[in-house]
Amino acid sequence: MLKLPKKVEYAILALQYIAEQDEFLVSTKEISNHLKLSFEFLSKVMQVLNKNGIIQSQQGTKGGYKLVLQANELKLIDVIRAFEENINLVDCTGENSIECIRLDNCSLRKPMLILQGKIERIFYETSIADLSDHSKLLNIKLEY
Amino acid sequence: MLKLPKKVEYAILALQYIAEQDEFLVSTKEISNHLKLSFEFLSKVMQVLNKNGIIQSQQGTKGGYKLVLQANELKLIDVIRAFEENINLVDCTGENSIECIRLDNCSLRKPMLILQGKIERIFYETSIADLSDHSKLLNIKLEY
DNA sequence: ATAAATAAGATTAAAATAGTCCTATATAAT
DNA sequence: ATTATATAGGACTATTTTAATCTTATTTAT
Repeated sequence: MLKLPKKVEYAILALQYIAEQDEFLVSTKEISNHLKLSFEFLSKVMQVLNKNGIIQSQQGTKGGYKLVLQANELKLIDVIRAFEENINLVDCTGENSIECIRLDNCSLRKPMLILQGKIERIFYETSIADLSDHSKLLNIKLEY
Repeated sequence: MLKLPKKVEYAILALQYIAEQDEFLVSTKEISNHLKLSFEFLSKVMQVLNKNGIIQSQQGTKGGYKLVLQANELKLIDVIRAFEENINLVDCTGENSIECIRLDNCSLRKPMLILQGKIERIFYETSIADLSDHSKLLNIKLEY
């Protein structure tokens, strides 16, 4: 429940890895070898990240990926949004809300929008670099 | 992604409904009729809530369920925990973490534990009653 | 007894997630 | 030019989770 999909987990791990390297470009093969992730699956993940401006690709021999933003500017919410427009705790906050029978006098829609806004904020406040800095992570102040 | 399962959605709706009624006991049939939820599925949900001390059941004719705590004391985290021990953003924060290859030098485990703690806190700060009180919902201060 | 309610096990259906396979395209090095 | 190595992307399959249903048993007020 409320689990991040593997594709997001792989994305975060890969972005962390790229950030740690000195190389100009890091290949999918290198990442999958080091982190023991399926090359095929990770390839798909990298393509999504590339299409959504999180990383930039260079094709061909000696090709690979590099970060577009620095690790401390790259927020988890950006990574999540590369795969899905918004976090939707319940269906009636998303696009298929037309199907919701309760819509209009739905007692869930508004409060869930507020709660998911708070969750999104947590991911907005956290950068890829922060993940390696636990003290910083714990000190972030969230005020609503 | 990060969607609450339907069983939790049904649970919240049902608990809200029970809280609104004057009756001593509210039956699954009444709830499913009013909220247009599958009777069978909702029955299962009610059984889980009963087993986990969120509601109390009375069997037989005129039977039904009542809240154990008042709506303003019943927190969303309790409802979620009735269905699953903890929120686990990634596998390596849960019980099946033994399977995780990266464990021990996992760059995800600790930060994800912190993040899911923050998410749990949001659900801890929110009661069933709060869901109907948007101004209150928005004013909750979360400090870390 | 009967009717109306919860309890619970077993099964099935549907949807989302995860993973693979295959082919095309780009590019640096030889 | 050719080759080796990389990304790009479509199609497909497998697995897991979620959702729903079916059936039978038990409880209890009338």
